[in-house]
Amino acid sequence: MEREEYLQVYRHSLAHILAKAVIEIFGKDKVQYAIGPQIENGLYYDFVLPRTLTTDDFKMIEDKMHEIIKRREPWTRKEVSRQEALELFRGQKFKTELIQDLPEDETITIYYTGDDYVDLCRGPHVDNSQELMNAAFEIRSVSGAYWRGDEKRDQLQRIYVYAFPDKAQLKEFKKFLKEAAERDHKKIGPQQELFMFDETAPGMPYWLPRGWKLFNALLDFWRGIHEKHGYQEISGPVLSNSRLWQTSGHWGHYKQNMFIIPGVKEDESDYYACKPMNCPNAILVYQNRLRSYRDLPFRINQVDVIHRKEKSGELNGLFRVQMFRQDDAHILVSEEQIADEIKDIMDIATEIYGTFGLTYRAELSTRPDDYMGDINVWNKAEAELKDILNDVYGEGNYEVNEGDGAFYGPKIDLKMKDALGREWQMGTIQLDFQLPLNFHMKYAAQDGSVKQPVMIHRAIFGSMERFIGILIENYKGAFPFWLSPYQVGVVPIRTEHNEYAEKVVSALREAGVRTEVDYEDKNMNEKIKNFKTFRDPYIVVVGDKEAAEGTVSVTVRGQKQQLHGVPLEKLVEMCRTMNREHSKELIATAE
RNA sequence: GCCGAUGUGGCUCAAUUGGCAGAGCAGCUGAUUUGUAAUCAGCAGGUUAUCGGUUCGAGUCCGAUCAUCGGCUCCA
Repeated sequence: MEREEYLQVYRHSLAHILAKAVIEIFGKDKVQYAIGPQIENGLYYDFVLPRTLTTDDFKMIEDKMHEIIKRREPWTRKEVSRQEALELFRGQKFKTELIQDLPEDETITIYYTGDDYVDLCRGPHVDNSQELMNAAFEIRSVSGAYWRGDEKRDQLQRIYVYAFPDKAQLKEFKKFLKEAAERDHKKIGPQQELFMFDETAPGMPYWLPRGWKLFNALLDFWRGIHEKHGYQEISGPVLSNSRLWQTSGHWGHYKQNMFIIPGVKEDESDYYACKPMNCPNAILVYQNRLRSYRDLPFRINQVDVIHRKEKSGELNGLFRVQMFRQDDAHILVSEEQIADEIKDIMDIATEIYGTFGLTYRAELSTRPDDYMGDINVWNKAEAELKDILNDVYGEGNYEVNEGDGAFYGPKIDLKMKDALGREWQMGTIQLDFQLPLNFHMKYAAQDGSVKQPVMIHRAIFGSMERFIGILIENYKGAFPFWLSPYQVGVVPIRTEHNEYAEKVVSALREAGVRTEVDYEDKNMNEKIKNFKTFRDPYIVVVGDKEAAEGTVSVTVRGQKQQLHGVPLEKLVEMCRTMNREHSKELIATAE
């Protein structure tokens, strides 16, 4: 914690140095400076400048910052009245706005760095610039940002700076960045022929043969678990008439994110739209016949393609696409069943995330001001969600975002950490009191009355596409055996060994092992090289010796020493075991 | 949508101040018959993202469009 505080103080102090440097470079009356907080790995400061900064300016700004630090100027804190503050920052529109927005009784503090630079700030800061002498920093980038995050207000230039207490830590961090760049799924994906994009369908991935194998392996695993938990899978239309979206409320609230297809008639009643969500499908299936309390919980899962139109500039590889598949499920329950059902979903999440060795944590978002429905139902639901989270994680071990829930119900978000410690929003579990109302959903209760079910929306992966993107980066393209596009690559040394290789291939394929083989008349090294670039977990070499003995030689990915003389049946068994157990590690010995 | 950057064979990259678009890998053909990450030789592959402009001449300069990347906003 001490280190954290230290980081904050000097990063924040460096933000002042950055602003001072920029002002000295461009001139005091030419610069409007806004805010400069410390962030993870460094800091940023927002400005309006007389011209656009380029990467060529970075060095100059960095040099100026070093120069300012070397002046060893004292920092002085001062309390001022609102009037004094407004006077001091006259002409600075953003600072003026900040001051005006401060509560009446708030003590306004300012910090001087030297006697020519002053910033509105709560502090704390270093006492003298010389404390920053050892700080290692580097301008990372400059980008556009909106004043107060509002796209309707001024666009500012934001200067991002990486900053660490010393050179060693900055170096360490840059190593991390390099490592992350090497794992970039946008690079590895096309390299390993998993997916591609074409300009004619921005943000809509093409799954290539190898990628589709991985995709289906992941889906099979997911299906198996849901089958066990009593889910029934469906598939519904991608296109539906606007009437459906009117009822669901999407036409009113989500239209700008939907791909819409005009009908023959000009009239909107003849318009069709690609579904951005699956919920209405599940609802219509529920309503296909009369339901009773005996049908609940009614669990429907589906992985249909959905489309969401995004503003240009928001797309990002598989992480943010316009066409994707959620590992979606909708569950209709009675109010009494909510708790047990959520608990069951958490069990599914634990099982699934655990298989990948990924840790995750949960966040609860509670009732917003503009909630709909009965406050008692909300209170009960939130209390139950908290009980479950307390039970699973222990009290205080999950975050609560008060008022951050959807207007139709509270939600639990599941966030996951990858191999590099980066966190991703993955699964979500949302209670929904609204859609059942809109669609007039009902069930016959035990006492003969007609009641309205509660709907639970949930996804564990979030989206298949994004999740696979994360997996690629997490594993750096070297997937666990059960997920690998091809699990075994077979290399006959010469064409005369093709016959025996065929036997090996069919034995593996019969056991459900995804196997590829290179029968070409070429150098065996070349065949091995190909399979290695695709990161096949096992490369199996067969020649005279193996054919005579009925064995194989196995090269295990990531291991120098080969396994020689492995009986074919043994290889098949090893593969079967890893597939059955969804093993995290490769079996690296034939013992 | 906004700010900024980028776009040259399938991939990775070259191409002085505007002056004949080039290489390695991959591909194809032939030779080699190989025991664990690159055998040798030859051939083919381009309207330099698209459209327009300036110029005797544009990959290079200017404009527009599209796509991608880093951010902002939004989000699974």
